[in-house]
Amino acid sequence: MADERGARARTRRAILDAAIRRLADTPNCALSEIADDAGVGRTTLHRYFPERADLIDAVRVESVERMRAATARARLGEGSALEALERLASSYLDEGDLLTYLFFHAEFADEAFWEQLEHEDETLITTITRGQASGELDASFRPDWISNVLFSLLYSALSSVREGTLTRGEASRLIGATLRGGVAARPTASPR
Amino acid sequence: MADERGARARTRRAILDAAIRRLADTPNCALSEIADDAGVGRTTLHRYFPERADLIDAVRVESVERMRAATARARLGEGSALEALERLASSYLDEGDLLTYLFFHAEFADEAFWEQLEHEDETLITTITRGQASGELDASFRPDWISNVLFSLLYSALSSVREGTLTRGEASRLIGATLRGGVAARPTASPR
DNA sequence: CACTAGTGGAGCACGAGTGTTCCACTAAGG
DNA sequence: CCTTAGTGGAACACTCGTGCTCCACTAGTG
Repeated sequence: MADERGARARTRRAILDAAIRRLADTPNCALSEIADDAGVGRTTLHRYFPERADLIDAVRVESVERMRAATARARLGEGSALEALERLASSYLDEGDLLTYLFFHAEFADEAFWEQLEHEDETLITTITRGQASGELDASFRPDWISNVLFSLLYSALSSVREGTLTRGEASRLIGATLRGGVAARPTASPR
Repeated sequence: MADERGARARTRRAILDAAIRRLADTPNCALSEIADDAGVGRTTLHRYFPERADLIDAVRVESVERMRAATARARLGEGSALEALERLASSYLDEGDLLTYLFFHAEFADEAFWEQLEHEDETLITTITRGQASGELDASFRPDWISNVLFSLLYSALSSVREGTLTRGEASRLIGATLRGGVAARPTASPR
């Protein structure tokens, strides 16, 4: 959306936001539910997104953009690899409902979807291999496993934040600590 | 199912297995798809499970039983806590499609579902706290975070196994290694 | 052969959700 | 005031999946 001002822009925004929220919980919810959540009539929703697929596509486009922006915010090329991974996790956690939708619903975030984030994925893998080359990260793991661990910790943290058993800040710290040392006791002083 | 013999038992089994497989991929698939997969007519499916809810309930009952059995197989009380966690991960990975369904579809594995596995959950938490008390596991983490990490690594490994990028054995080893040391490089020799 | 058990397919009614059309309403601007 | 922009609700047709009924078929047994 080049120009975000005006009634139409606000309405479209409201629909998209409501869609992400509702779809994160209930991927096959009715369009009327999304319309209700957005505070618009179903007719209006259809005016902006004539078919369900149009709405889903728009959510996809927005998802790609937001994930790209979140990755950029993490500045993976700066500082140590572990720090970069932590910044990335923190950046992604900020995406909240959107990330929930991506993680919890493989039908939406299918292969074609993740292919659009190939550049971001490569940047992450580059960061990981940089960390392995520098001796910071365990070189016996394939980079994609490390990437998967990061995402799985994000998944875990996100679930707990959604349940209210972790705060956003705790989640961030726990991911970092777990990346650094797994769950085994440290040979040295506690990191927390 | 007290008696697993006979045509009816085999048909019921076929339907349940097909349901788990298909539902893992497509939780809102049509009953006719499950019937096709099972190699039975839809009428037959309805004879065994008159309504969709009946089939879902049966899958739930089976899930609980299988998760209980898998937990029991892991013998969490034996050996070191880390070894116990690894055995549990391995045991759960053996459940394949069922575990996929549980992890990927929160609508099915809801709170009520997990409550039925409360005893198993407690056993796991007991094992974790045992490991923390003995100095094996990091005592600065809450036990439920450690439990969540285990499940999220399982989730990640399961995805990779399903995609064919990891073998079942590799998945098991990677989970173990990651639990022990996260993704940071070891101060000592590589564990692999 | 007749009977029983188990099954499959066809067809129907129903409900929920989707896409579409139409009309009425409100607010803002000239 | 009139016009335009934006919107909501009602109603309808359609599709898909579900639950249900009925009938026919096959296989096995006595």
